[in-house]
Amino acid sequence: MRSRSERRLQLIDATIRCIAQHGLSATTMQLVTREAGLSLGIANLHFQSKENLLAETLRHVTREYNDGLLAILTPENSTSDGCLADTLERLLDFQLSHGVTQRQKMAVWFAYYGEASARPIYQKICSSSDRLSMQKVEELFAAIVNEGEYKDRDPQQLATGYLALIDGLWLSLLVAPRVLTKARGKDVARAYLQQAFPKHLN
Amino acid sequence: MRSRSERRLQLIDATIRCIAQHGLSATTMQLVTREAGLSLGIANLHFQSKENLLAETLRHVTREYNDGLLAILTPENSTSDGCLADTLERLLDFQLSHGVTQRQKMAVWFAYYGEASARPIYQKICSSSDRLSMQKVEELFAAIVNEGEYKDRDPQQLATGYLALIDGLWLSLLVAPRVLTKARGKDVARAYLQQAFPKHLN
DNA sequence: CCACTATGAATGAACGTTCATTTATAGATT
DNA sequence: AATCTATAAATGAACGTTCATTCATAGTGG
Repeated sequence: MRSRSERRLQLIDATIRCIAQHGLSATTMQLVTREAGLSLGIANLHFQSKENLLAETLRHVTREYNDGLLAILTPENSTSDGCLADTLERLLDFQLSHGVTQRQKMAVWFAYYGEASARPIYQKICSSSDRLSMQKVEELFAAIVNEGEYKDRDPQQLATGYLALIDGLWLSLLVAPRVLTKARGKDVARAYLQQAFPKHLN
Repeated sequence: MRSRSERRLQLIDATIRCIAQHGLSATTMQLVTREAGLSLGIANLHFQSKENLLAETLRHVTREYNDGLLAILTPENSTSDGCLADTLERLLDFQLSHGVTQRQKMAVWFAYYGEASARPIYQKICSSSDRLSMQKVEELFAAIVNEGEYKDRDPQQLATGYLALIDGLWLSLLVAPRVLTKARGKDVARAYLQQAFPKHLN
């Protein structure tokens, strides 16, 4: 017998693997609990319902990504041990890192996005995560525009474009991994940032 | 009594509305046939199975988009009645036009993308559509790079970035329409093209 | 001994599919 | 023109399956 939080994490991990392998619509309680090596009823004991398990799984993936992003983009970190150019570089590295761009995570991410327009609970989790990314990246870009004295550049517009570009690259990596490699995706994103902030990226 | 092709289109349209409103996983044969104002058994009569109906619906949406894209990007059109700059402008207008960016269409698009990594048939349809877009946009960009004598610009990389940006903007328009408007999305995409081809966009 | 965790057979609702039946259309026959 | 016949389209009740959820029972730690 394990603690409550251990079992919850075990089930969420199993749910992620199931969604990545079988898709959201084919993910059943049987599949998840078997993947976790547990009995059928256990998921309802810890999560009350399937709907709640799926929502908690989305929250888990979202939180994991946001934590990584905040570790880079919170002011105390980005101003203390490095210049803005370094922060930009670390942001790029993170968003196209192995941990973030592994098939399993991206498949889960887009599976929920696909259902988000019909399910308010998913919509809420996804959009609030997006809002946080947008806010933080916009702050960074504003600081860079200020520091580099870039004329006629709108930080908000650049941030919107950059985040959309990253989302689009993730989608390409997921759907057509043979056409677009991670390294090439990173080159594309880097080129965008170089055009925007030529003084801050070599 | 209607002809076979009329009924098929009627059912596909109903399927699109159901997916947009209820999501792919909650789209049942009951829902689709009721939405179409027909009886339950009719969908199996015309499409054999639900799986086939869903695949045909994806093909229909994909074909519609590709037709619009090809009308702009086939050589005979783009070279006869306009310069490359006009073609670029028309491409931008099309990809962020009302017809393409309406919620209904985008919701369907991303619903299938979300399941694509688990369903080979969706994967195939999506990726072959993506490949076509990529090829055509790359051809256009290569011609523009050549005409404008842009140095150190890789048409393939620019096309990858541009299409990823468009995908990302669509996703933002779908999930957070209040944060990003269509007009602003167009501005962002235009800014990308202006940076890439300053001589071809005012 | 009590409270908590875990099991998996049982349950009922919902689903895709089938098919006997009905309805509509077009061509042939009188 | 009117009637009959053949073919296809359309219906929806019924069927078998699958699913999430429940719960009686068993196991475990304090």
